[in-house]
Amino acid sequence: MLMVVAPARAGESADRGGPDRSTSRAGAQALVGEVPSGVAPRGVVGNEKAARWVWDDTGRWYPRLLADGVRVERCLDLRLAHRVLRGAAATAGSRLATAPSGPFDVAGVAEPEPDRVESLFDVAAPQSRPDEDALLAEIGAQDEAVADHPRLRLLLVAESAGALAAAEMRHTGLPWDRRVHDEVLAEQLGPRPSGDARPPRMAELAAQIRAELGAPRLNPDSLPDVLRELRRNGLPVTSTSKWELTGLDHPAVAPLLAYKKLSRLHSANGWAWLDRWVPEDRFRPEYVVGGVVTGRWGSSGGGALQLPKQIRRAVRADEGWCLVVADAAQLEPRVLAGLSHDERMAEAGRGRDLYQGMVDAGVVDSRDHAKVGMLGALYGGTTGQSAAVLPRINRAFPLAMAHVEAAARAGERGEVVSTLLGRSSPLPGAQWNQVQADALDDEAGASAQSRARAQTRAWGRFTRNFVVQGTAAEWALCWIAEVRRRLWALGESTVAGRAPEPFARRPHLVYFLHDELVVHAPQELAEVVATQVRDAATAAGRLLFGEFPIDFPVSLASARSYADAKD
DNA sequence: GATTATAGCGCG
DNA sequence: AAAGCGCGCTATAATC
Repeated sequence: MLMVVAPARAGESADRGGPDRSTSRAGAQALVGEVPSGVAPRGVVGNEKAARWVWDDTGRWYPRLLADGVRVERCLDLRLAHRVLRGAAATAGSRLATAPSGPFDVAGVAEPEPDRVESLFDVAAPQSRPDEDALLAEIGAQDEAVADHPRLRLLLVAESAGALAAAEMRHTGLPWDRRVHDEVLAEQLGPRPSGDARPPRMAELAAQIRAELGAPRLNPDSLPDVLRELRRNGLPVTSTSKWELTGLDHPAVAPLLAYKKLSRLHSANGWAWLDRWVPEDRFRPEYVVGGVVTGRWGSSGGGALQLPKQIRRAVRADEGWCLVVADAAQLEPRVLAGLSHDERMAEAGRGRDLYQGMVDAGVVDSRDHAKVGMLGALYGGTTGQSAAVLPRINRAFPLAMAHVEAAARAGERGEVVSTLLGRSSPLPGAQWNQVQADALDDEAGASAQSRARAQTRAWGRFTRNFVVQGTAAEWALCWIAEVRRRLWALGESTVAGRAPEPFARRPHLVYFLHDELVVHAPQELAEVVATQVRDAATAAGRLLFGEFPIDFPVSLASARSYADAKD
């Protein structure tokens, strides 16, 4: 059964109590109810197991339900689904994809606005808030579009499940110990300075840099000035980047590198960050589901997907609880093996580290070579060590290599490529076509032609990686959906943590990073949670690759702090 | 003075 | 040896 959640019709009272109507348009039995101020429609809560909630935007509705302690088991996020279907090659001819842009094509992320403002907002932007009829029409159009595409249907459901998980993670927040974070900062930077003064350790390094470069007034934060002074001191650098500086023989180099490291910590995750993003020992970033072209999640606010290892000590479970940290090992190569049905590659990863398996099979002579070579294959590397190893990988895993090569060539031709479940790559932009056209002109010089060639290859590297990264993102969506479902099924513990309802006594997801996830769980449940997370990975592999024998092993550890579980 | 662009570095 | 994919964020430079 579908529960369609729509705003009230004009003139209808918000507190009438729904659901009040059932309809059978769109081939589905649908109940249409209003969700006033976070209260679930009457009748829905008791029936939540069977229902799939359908709404325009999970981020719009679900936070209010969670605030009332209501968890939704399944949903369909029409806005996310719409975006996938509008871009998918498989549905390009559908009514949905060929229609002019409508209320589901809203760019950007809808703000979860306070209830009181909603009517004002609707007046200001009626287009961006589909009404009940628009919702039902959209359901019909989507149903029609995916009628012959079961894998796309799976993608829509997985994406929607991801949206639920994302909202729940924001609701509970990542447990964070401000005191530990401050300790880390003080260890590295010295005590917190007042105002916007440089922290003590950075100030010392700045003085050292100035002395070694003979530049008493140099601001080490100014890249052009630093570059100029380095060159004045005879160093053959063209930038101030870390890799160019590393290894240079000059007494200013070490303090400069140390300064840059500390400066990064201070500006990106220092005290200002802590005060802004971690009030009351919980970090609540916004996860942007499908925010990356490939289907990976993005994030907004606080740099949630770039938490430096330095500060992960501050991620700490509540008293009596632990963090179960899971990492999918060599996810992208395994996904490629599955995509291309390369059994030899799958065999290399069976029951062991895939890179080690390549060494064991005599493909390469060290794990490091295996890794750098495989990354070169996935990203389109053409130089250095990875290029040197590529021929061996090509010989060992011809099906896998042919798969990414085909994706690269399609991109070079300006064509669209698609993931396993059917998410398609964007077409290159107008500027790309312009550069290509310029190169074909009779008057075109060598530089225009080489520019076009470089651009062609760059797009090929993008599409090459798209199919693998995008399918890996689909695996990860299935994994997180499966974990979420299994965790809830474990039921309540006797040990309450500080997470808000409905998760106070239940293990719950708190962090997700492409191929890694973190569960906050009562200590007593650590083992059973780990088992569920591992089994969920296997289930995700089955869902995507059926009986093809590719493993998805997960490294698992539990500890009080994220850092301890990672190392 | 307010904006947009760039370099650099963090993560996978 | 650090280059091949995808991001977000910050401080500074460049531009209006």
